[in-house]
Amino acid sequence: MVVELDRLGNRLLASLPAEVWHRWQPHLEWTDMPLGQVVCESGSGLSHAYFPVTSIVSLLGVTENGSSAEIAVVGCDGVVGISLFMGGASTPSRAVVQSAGHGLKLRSDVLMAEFNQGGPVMRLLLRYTQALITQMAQTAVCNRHHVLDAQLCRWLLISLDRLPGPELVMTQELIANMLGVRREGVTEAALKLQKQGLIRYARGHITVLDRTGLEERACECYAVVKGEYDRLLPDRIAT
Amino acid sequence: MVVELDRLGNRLLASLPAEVWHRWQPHLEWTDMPLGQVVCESGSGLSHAYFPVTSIVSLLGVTENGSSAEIAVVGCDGVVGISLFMGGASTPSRAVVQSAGHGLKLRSDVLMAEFNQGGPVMRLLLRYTQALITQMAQTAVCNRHHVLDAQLCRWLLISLDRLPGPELVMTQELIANMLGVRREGVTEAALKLQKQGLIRYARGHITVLDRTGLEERACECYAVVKGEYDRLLPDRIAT
DNA sequence: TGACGTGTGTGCGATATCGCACATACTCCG
DNA sequence: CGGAGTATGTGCGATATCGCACACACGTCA
Repeated sequence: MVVELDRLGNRLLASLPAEVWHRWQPHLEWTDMPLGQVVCESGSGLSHAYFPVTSIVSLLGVTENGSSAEIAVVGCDGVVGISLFMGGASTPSRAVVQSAGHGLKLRSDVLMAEFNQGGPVMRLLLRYTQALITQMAQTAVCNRHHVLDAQLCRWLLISLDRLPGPELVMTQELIANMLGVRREGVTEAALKLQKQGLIRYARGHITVLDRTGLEERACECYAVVKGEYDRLLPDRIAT
Repeated sequence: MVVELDRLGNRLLASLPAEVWHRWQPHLEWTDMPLGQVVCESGSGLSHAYFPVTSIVSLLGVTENGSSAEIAVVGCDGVVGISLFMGGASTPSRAVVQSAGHGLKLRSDVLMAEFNQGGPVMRLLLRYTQALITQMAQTAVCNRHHVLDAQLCRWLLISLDRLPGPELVMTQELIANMLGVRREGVTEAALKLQKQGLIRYARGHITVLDRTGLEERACECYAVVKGEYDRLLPDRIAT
């Protein structure tokens, strides 16, 4: 028996023409994505593309001395593995599951066959890639100019947009790794937000209480990136 | 009389199949690119793609309060205007001529017609785009983790690779804008390099005296990005 | 020659973040 | 209940960069 997968869990899959969806469905595999899983190691090739549904994947840049920094985030609005169709086969960044959940994976040859036909799927994937580029560019600017407090708000909002509810399962240590800062710095910034009643957290569980408040304190980068995603991938559910 | 343009001045053009080059040549226009020219404003569309030959263009992210930071650099190894074929038509970053010179511009419809055929030109442009993505990602990491001294060395090397000789026409003020730091910070870092005999400079003219020394002091980001460019665009002249 | 504009050098207090050490607090599990 | 492991809070000196003010130095042009 063939299970009927729900493609609405991922924005890109939801945007596929119906006949493409039917072609892909037998090849899509529902897959568990546990916290910390390395979906793709720096410099390695990929056998599958991953379409997160309930999980969130961070693309991390890693330095020689072991420190890291988030380059971009991929959730239910995107796909991990753009290097497959961009032609490079690998990238120097690492893809790590930042929030546990599930996703759909698709064999690279199936993806490539569709992409190479040059139709709407190619255009969709390229528009998505441009949105991802915007995210990376804005991250570079943000890392240069914005203070940790504002960056934390941005980061919480980005994660929130890709989760069903207001709760993030996420230690401050993990957040620090994503932002590329000290854990203590995240503690201080999170304390401020908690004292202002914007979030509540305890041992790895963060609940957002006041989304609007976070938006006010986040740097402009959040809105810039969100605007580009909405512009380039208009089918996206409003968040 | 039709002028025979030299396509070897730009790595991407040099990599084109001969018949494509013949199709494009009547549409390519030799164009002056003076210092400070805004090739493409943030959020605006493009009528042409620009292939720098002797000029260097910086892609800058700009913040609400007017400060800026370089996202990536495009020289004779690339093209300005990837948003044309990525499908977004515009990007939130600004393209500014960082080093005066010349380039070739191509009407967007000519570029698009070729890209949409899905052949080697499309693959070439997508590989180039992936190299550009690597540059952006590494910039984000670099802005987070590396000190100004190392970043300045990286920046000088990147510029040097895209110029014919060892001299950059470039004030410290300009470099500061690119790196997104204070001018005084660049002065201090440059002084150190001059005292070590690696560079010599005076009123907007910087001469690199010891390239190897710069490479030793540059952060890893330079080598990572250069490695990816060489991997993805193998026709590139060794620099 | 002299004045002006531009590019560079320097000093100083302020600030954000770091690196480290350690205290506390919660949770799981035997 | 008690201990181990993990998550968070706090303090403190070090460092990199900032923001500002101003001095100086060079080149151009009247």
